[in-house]
Amino acid sequence: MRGLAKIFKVLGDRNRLRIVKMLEVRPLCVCEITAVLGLAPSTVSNHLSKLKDVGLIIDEKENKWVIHHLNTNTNQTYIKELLSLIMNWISDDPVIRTDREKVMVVDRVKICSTG
Amino acid sequence: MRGLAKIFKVLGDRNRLRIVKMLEVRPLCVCEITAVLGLAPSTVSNHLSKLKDVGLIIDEKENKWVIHHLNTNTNQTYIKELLSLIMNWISDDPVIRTDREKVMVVDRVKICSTG
DNA sequence: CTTACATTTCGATGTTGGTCGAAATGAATG
DNA sequence: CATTCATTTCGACCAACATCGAAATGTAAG
Repeated sequence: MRGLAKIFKVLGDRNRLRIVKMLEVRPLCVCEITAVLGLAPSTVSNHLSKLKDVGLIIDEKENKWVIHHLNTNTNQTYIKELLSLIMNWISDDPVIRTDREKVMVVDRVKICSTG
Repeated sequence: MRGLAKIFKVLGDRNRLRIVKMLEVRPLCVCEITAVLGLAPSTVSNHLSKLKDVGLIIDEKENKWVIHHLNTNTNQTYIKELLSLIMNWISDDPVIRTDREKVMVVDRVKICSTG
């Protein structure tokens, strides 16, 4: 599939939207996202690759971890607009809220290494 | 599913996006959409019910037909923003373009009855 | 009323997609 | 170099989905 439909399909998954809303708080590594969502690492990796594939997020290596950012500085018009639409979405969803609260206290040094 | 994810999922289907882009040209009945897309009437009806379910389109009875409109005058914030995002999407997709050209010449009186 | 017909519902089918666990990868560290 | 560990890939499984044809619905017109 091409274009907008593909981007919408990627955004049409609840857990991927949770990831996007978490990345609004700050950049995160895979194991931090895994800890908050309570999914298998391979599942999270799969979601992240789809978000990356359509240009919604970017990643960079930092020490042992792959850090994932929202791709807010892209020049892809629709990515930019969709990210800001999602960002302006003040969710009344309690799951999204608690995700974001967890992101604020989660620490990759403690979570990833020591399990 | 609730909220944005559900709306995105509905928009994450190529044929439903084609329908939305066709409805930008003018309101259409089911059989007109069926003729342009080349899908079964039941399939088109299914797509339309999903678009209607999330508030992207509305319909009204007119003579023998059910006419479907884009729900551009809604007060649902995200529907409005998404519809205008899609509307500003000048597609380089040849399928979308030819769909819209067909919409301009299709006539429900000729297509539906004698089809 | 009865017929015609646009639309919807239903049941079935094949495909896609999310998820997991295990194995593979690859880079940082000792 | 060998080891550790975060991440990715792979194979399998179940659920969700797009699609169709047939049957049901409901409404407009004869």
